[in-house]
Amino acid sequence: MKFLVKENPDNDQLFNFINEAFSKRAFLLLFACCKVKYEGRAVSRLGLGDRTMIIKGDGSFLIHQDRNLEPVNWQPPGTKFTVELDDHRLYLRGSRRNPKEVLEVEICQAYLASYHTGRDIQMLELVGYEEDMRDMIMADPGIIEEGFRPTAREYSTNTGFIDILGKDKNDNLMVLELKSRRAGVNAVKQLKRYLDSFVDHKKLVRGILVAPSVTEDALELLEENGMEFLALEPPMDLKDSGVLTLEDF
Amino acid sequence: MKFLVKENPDNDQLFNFINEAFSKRAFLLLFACCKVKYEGRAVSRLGLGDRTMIIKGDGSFLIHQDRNLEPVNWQPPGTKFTVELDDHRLYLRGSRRNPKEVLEVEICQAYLASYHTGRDIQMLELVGYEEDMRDMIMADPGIIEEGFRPTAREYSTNTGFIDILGKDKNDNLMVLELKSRRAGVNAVKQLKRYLDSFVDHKKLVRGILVAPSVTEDALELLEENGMEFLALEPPMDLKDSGVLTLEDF
DNA sequence: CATTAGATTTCGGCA
DNA sequence: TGCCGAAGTCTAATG
Repeated sequence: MKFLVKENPDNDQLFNFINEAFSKRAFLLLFACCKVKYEGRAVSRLGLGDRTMIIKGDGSFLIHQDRNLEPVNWQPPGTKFTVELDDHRLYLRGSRRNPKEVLEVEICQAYLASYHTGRDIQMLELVGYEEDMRDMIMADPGIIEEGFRPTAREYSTNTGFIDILGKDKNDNLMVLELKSRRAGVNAVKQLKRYLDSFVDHKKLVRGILVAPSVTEDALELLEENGMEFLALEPPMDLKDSGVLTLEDF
Repeated sequence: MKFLVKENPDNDQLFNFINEAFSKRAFLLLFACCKVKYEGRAVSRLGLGDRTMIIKGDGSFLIHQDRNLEPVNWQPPGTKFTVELDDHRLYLRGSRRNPKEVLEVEICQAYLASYHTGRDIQMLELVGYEEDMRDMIMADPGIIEEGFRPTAREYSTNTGFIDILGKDKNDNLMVLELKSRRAGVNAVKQLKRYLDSFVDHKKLVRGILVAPSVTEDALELLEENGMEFLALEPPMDLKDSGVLTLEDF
């Protein structure tokens, strides 16, 4: 891995440094006083100030101010870059088509520039989604209730896909709406719409919202519509991938 | 603004450097070989690799790999940090309550550490949102059609808020659903649900989707339900804030 | 390439 | 503080 750092480069030096980084498809880090302009899906302007910028080898472009998790301006992967030196003013532009958008940074003074060419092949292992809940329920339907039998996963209706469709021990149809986080009224409305698509069904159709918790409003709406809530946490156990050992942490 | 850079610090030096940055609530930048562990809303593990980390003065914590716009791990503003040196292994932890979650980085070797204490007071000016469209329509209802009179903004129904409610020149109720970008079938379904809440209304109720463009599916669904589409671009003119001058760009 | 649904969504606004 | 809705959402999966 090549790794270079330059402190307080003038714009001529920075121009060369950035071009060097681009030619190597490196991970570029900049800290500089700059102005920012964006035009594309919206239009934005940001006046002069000190920002930290990241340009990744895949064309991701992030500009961070000193607060908030989210970048103040950005460009997704696939962005093409140009850098232009115009009478000691340095313009860094990232452009994309589809949608057509341009992010332009005018750098007045850079404090830090650095790039590195290493690749990071490690993949994040992550659990705790709705999908993990589905897997868990399909593998062990009894956690919903005794006698529950799933009949379909991702069952298609005219208003969308039902997470899990099944029957209870009395052969009543059960529509399960899963949420991996605290569920709100929208989840209940969604469940209601699924039930509506079974309106001409002969037997009872039960609607069950499955989530770790539910808002008070949502619970009221559930009860008003004769639907049920079942508290269930998404599974948080990482599958053994062989990459990590007990010693890792 | 204080600004410090340290290249290839050993973990003892890094420990002091990070503590210094924390005591100043500085913007901290790290590039290091590390392992990452997250437990909270979900659970994740990331094996050894080179990552760029940002810790902001407001408690935002970002860990970036060499690809993708989004950080591979993160913690929102308000995170509290601790740094621990244990037999030359350095642990950087960010903790939050509500929800309870911890992000831990084990740093093996740091390549770059830097912090700065400047504040960036510039605010982003952004236009092109739904809200700007609402403002534009409320200020000049004629752009919808001749004789249109808005009667309510954010009118509440049992399925949500109607963007703009009004009447046409023949006193028919008009329900406007605004989208600042290309509208899809979901926007049409939403509009349909709003219209359904006026089902027992005596006179004609018109449903109008207002957006710069619409998907073909959505247009079909609109026509099937006797609703209308109106092409309207969100305003892209920056409001005069006094912060920027003509010379800015 | 477009569409869709989920996200450790984040963020702002309002009660 | 909690909830709801929008976002230049992003991202992976799917047709």
